Amino acid sequence: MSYETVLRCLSDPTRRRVFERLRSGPRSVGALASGLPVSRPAVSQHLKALKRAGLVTDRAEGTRRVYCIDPDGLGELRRWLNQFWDDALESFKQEVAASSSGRGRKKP
Amino acid sequence: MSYETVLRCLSDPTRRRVFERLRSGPRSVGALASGLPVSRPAVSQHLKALKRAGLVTDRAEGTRRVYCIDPDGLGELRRWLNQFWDDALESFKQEVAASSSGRGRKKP
DNA sequence: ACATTCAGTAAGTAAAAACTTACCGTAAGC
DNA sequence: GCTTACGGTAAGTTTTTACTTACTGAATGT
Repeated sequence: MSYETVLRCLSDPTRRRVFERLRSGPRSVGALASGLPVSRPAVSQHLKALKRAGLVTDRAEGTRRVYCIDPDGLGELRRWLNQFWDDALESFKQEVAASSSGRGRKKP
Repeated sequence: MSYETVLRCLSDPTRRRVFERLRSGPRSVGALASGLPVSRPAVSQHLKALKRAGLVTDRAEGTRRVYCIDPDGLGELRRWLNQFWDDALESFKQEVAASSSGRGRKKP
């Protein structure tokens, strides 16, 4: 999914806590909800958002539904971030170089 | 600043557009606002948020204020993301290994 | 068949966040 | 001095979004 959607999704603290709980391995909805300060339907809604963002996958397991992190989900955000990082560093270095060599002053 | 704050900050589309406009180099507030579908005060508020998140720096230049990307701002988010990426991949591999070797079936 | 457990959905509410207009301060130009 | 350009802040409004409770459906166990 697009990095915009992923950013949106990970910006919410509760949703991030749900996501981080999956880091150690797959969990059912109930297991994810217990211990969190919000209701189970709230967690369900967060999981729906995480799924639409491509961050998790789910499978039925009897009467319960097990969620699991999708490693690919973070890929696009990672690429965007790394690219941004590189560009920013480059731009920053050029700025420093320019301002220390005389350019950059508007009206000398 | 904390990666939580940075995530929050970058999750807003307009704020991200402001931030991305700085990728090519420093800009004044007015320059950033022109072309965006929101008012200049709105941009000012977004810049305040970006600054608090450590994503940009600003300097006075005559009567105008020039904003510039702070390369360090993305560092913590990058670290968090990479760590998460590694953990998720590791966890994922273990899952696959476990389920293909007999464990993972609840009631064989 | 019935009861139980687990989870998604609907509808409504409350809190947060983004935007607007109006105002105020400051630096430069006349 | 006065005026103009630029930008931050205040106050209020509107839109989002995160949450709750209530309901519904599906799979298991008796």
